[in-house]
Amino acid sequence: MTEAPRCRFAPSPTGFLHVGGARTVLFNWLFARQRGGSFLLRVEDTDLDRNQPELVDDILRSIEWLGLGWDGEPVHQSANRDRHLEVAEALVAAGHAFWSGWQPAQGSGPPERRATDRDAGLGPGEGRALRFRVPDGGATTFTDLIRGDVTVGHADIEDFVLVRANGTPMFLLANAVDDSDMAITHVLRGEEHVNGTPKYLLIQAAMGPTVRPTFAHLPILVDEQRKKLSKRKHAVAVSDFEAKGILPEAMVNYLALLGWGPPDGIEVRPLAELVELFRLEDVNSSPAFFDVKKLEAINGDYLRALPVEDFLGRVEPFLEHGERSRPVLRELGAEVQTRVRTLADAEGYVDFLWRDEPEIDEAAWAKALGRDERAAPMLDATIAEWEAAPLDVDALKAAMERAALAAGYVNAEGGPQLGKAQAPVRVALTGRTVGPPLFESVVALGRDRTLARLREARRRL
RNA sequence: GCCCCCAUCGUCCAGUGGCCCAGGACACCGGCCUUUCACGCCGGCGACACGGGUUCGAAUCCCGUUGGGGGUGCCA
Repeated sequence: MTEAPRCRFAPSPTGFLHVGGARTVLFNWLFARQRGGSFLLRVEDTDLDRNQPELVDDILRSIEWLGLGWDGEPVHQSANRDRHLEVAEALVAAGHAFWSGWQPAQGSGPPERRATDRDAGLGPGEGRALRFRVPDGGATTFTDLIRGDVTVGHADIEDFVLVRANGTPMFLLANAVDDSDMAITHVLRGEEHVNGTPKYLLIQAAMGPTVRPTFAHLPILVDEQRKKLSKRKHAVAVSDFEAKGILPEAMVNYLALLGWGPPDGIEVRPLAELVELFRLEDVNSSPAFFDVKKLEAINGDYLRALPVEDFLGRVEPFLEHGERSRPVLRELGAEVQTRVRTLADAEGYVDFLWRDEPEIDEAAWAKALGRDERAAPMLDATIAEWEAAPLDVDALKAAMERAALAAGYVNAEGGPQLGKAQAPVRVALTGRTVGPPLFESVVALGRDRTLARLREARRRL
């Protein structure tokens, strides 16, 4: 009896695709794919004044970037206007809707629900909107796959607007009509739509026999203040994460973990497995915090799982100085790969190799060179040793061990404290306290530049 | 105000009456490995909001309280 479901994502082109929307896309996509159904796109552009058509491209692009393809061509809701208005007229004819100049009173006190002119028999006209005649008694109940039964009393629903005074259909009308016409079987959308669902259902009921979809309202995504994520207040556009160097597969993987979790607890896994394991019924009903730290941790896992060549290929578009970073990255690629959390981080680990001067981090300088009286002798000894040492990792290391002993970096057993001794040299060469392994870096830097930087640091002391 | 929804570690998720004095992941803190950092490994900290029921037995069921969120637009 399980027919192939028909799902849809219905973005409105009033902003970029943000992570909340992306999560909604993902869950629709997972659900449709796993049951062999279809996933459709419908651009909800009923409000001409607010539309920004160019945003449609951004939204579609972001969905493609995530790798979540849709079926068929995206539908533009504005193209169905005549159909929406035709239904509206039928609703009037059947007594389910009426033209009205009424506007609910503002301010305190119990809100007005019923239009005072609902029985006035008005026709369309200046300042008149078409409103739905909400039944006085009774209630509408629907079953939400995630939340169970939700009931709203008709007395709590106002005579809501179907068609604006300017003649354009409202979202609720268009939504109910299009879903019906597109034979949508499952509406998976954000929790903010729960309250609108009874109205949607009231419209469909008044339309006569229609395909009544099953609903599932996904928990919203919130910020650290537990407020709904908004494009206004937060940098949460999917394209921002793309620009930061988050891999789409990591993004999708992380998104799947908000409101749901695989039964075996293995969180990082390929999309194909998520399709397999995903169960809409197991989706949580409480809001989820979008944790960038965890996203980046997962991104790091994906980055490290890549063959080095692939990793370098992915880093490529993020290089600001490709000409110079590229050869160096080719040499130190694997070292950089284990350290990086986003693709945009990569270049920062190697830029000291091609800059004329390392960019000295003052805090690092103070810590490794400023406060350590052994720093000066260490630099001197290192310069002396490295002037003569062969330029290979083992020889450089042995040479530095001798320098460390000479400079007083001696451990309890009388051996060299290589870790400690390395700090001033590292900062002198790279400007930082962290980075790829030192001797490998020296090989890449070359003898002349290495010595020059050590001497320069020594001068500064 | 009114309506709706929600409530397990700081965060995300597991747990659907006994396997739970609650498990995993991120974060954090230690340790190991080690040429720094990172990776990896080991360990630690850390939660069933509260109060009543139901039951031999409740994180799990019911009621209430409190707290949070969403909606309440001629936006979507």
